[in-house]
Amino acid sequence: MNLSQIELLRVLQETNFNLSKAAERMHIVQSAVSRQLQMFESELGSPLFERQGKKLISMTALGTRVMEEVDIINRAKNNIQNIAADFLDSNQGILHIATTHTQAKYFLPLPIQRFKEKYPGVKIYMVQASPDQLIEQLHARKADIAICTERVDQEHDLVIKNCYEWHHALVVPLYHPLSEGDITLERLATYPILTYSSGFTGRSAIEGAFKNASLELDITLSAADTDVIKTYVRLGMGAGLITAMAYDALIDQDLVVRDLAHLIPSSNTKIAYLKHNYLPLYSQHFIEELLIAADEITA
Amino acid sequence: MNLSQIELLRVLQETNFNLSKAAERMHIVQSAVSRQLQMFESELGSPLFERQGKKLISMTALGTRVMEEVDIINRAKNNIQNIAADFLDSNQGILHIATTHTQAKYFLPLPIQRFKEKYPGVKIYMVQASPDQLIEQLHARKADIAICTERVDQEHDLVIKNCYEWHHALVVPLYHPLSEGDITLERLATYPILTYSSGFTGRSAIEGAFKNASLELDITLSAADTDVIKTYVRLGMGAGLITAMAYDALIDQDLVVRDLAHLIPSSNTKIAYLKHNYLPLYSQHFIEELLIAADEITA
DNA sequence: TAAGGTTACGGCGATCGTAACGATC
DNA sequence: GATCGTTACGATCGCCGTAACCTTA
Repeated sequence: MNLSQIELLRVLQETNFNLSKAAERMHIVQSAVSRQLQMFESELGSPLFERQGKKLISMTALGTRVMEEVDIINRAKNNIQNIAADFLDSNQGILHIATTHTQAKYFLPLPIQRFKEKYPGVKIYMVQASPDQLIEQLHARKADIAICTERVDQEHDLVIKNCYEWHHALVVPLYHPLSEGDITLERLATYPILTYSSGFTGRSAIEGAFKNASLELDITLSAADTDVIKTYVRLGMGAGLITAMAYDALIDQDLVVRDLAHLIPSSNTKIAYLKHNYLPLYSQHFIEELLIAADEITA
Repeated sequence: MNLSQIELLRVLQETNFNLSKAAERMHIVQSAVSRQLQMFESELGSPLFERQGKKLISMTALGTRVMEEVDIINRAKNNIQNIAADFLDSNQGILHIATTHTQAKYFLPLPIQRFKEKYPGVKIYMVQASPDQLIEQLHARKADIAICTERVDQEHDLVIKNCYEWHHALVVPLYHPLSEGDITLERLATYPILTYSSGFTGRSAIEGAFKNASLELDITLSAADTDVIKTYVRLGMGAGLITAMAYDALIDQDLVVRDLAHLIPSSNTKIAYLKHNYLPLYSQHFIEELLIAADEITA
């Protein structure tokens, strides 16, 4: 048994048990991969994969059990490398952040700017994805840290930290009927609504509020992106429900913002990362930076 | 990085960072080991060991952190091998049991006999040790399962199962004054006592009982071994305090046994084994066998 | 016939062993 | 001088790549 065989199993898992593709990813020829797998299986004494003819179809019971340990080994191997690199120079490295558009545009700029000042040598890659993809990004090791609002509870092998609590706001053009008078759910329900796509940025809280009041929610447009929503609100397509912090007093002077904290339950934005996975010092500091910025928002 | 380097680090830990001894254990020459360590350190970019001249003295901060991951890898590697071997033939293998004399002689015979009938192909090695060594045996991987009474709480990375509860008994020769009348701690305290060595088989329960009653405990002889105690009791050296189950109605006809359940708090014998460590099926069944035998005792 | 996998064989490089040397107690 | 570690060098064995072959959609 050796580490490249362990690595091979990991890659095979990612390539649907395709030896040729695995070989390609590992930058060696296919025959080498084939042999390594044979040797490993014969060392263990039983096959790890079910075969149809020569083709690998799925994993055997042994294979799936072994794969659990393989994952542990690969994780530890990566950790060793990261720990050493960190020890060598904790101001050098790459930070992959997976998040949604709203966070990237309205929450992250400040903490990222501060972080960059402290760690100029660290490159930041921002991976934008939908909330349910964020977690996948972590598991696929394409992201180190995910910042997201929906769907991030109860995942084992994830560390989840509460970041900040926020609520929705209504935005309408100047002189829109909703720019004056008390706002109630009943009143809102009489207008076409523009808000986030299903699964995005607290959309579930909106749906929940209307459902609780037995009101029909007429969503005329939904987008992943606050700016898109604002654009169509400006065109008079309806009332926009967005994150309060996405309203910019300067840029959005042509829009009226109205608080909805009393109507729609607040949402929590969280920070998530993998358990058992070594985070470089700079990543740990980045998380601290996020929490500081979050405190400032809520204060 | 490769697995033999990982293995090397493990061995180095066990040999007080002695390269020569490590080489010996790994069945390769010392120069090879020296080189492997150099290569690994240069791959990581920083030394893992503090050196005094050329000699390895201790681990660096990096080294200790890396070693945590090394242990994880080694554990997972062993697990893979064990899982595969188990899959191949779960009736073949070695079961290392670490326990004390008392358990080995008075509790284990029945469950081991039954186990052997189901798994004739499994070899059983019994490692006798003092209670505080038992846990070490597990960590040193010289034992798979430990059965012990004292000192086995609160160890993280151990799985601990309650096995059975038992209490002490008094044994004295026929016609000894204590063979008649009510037994109290006060009465016991007026006789020289023979019992288990410190740290063994419920000795702490005895000490606790006397201390609670503010009585002096006059231990004239202590041994790790019930049979030794009985031998000296027969010689009239005093009153023996032993596990109730160590009294054999047939063999010990020349001794009088008297229950002490009302005087000395009961003790719990436990089964312990390492977390994150794959136990072959037969080991799992052995544990079941132990629990069954334990139930029969208490019933 | 293209795609996926196996087998045979030659060559190269990693790693081992031998051996000589350096340091430290 | 005994113990411990490093360095140099030749030998070997493992592993890769090339290439021919097999099997199935």
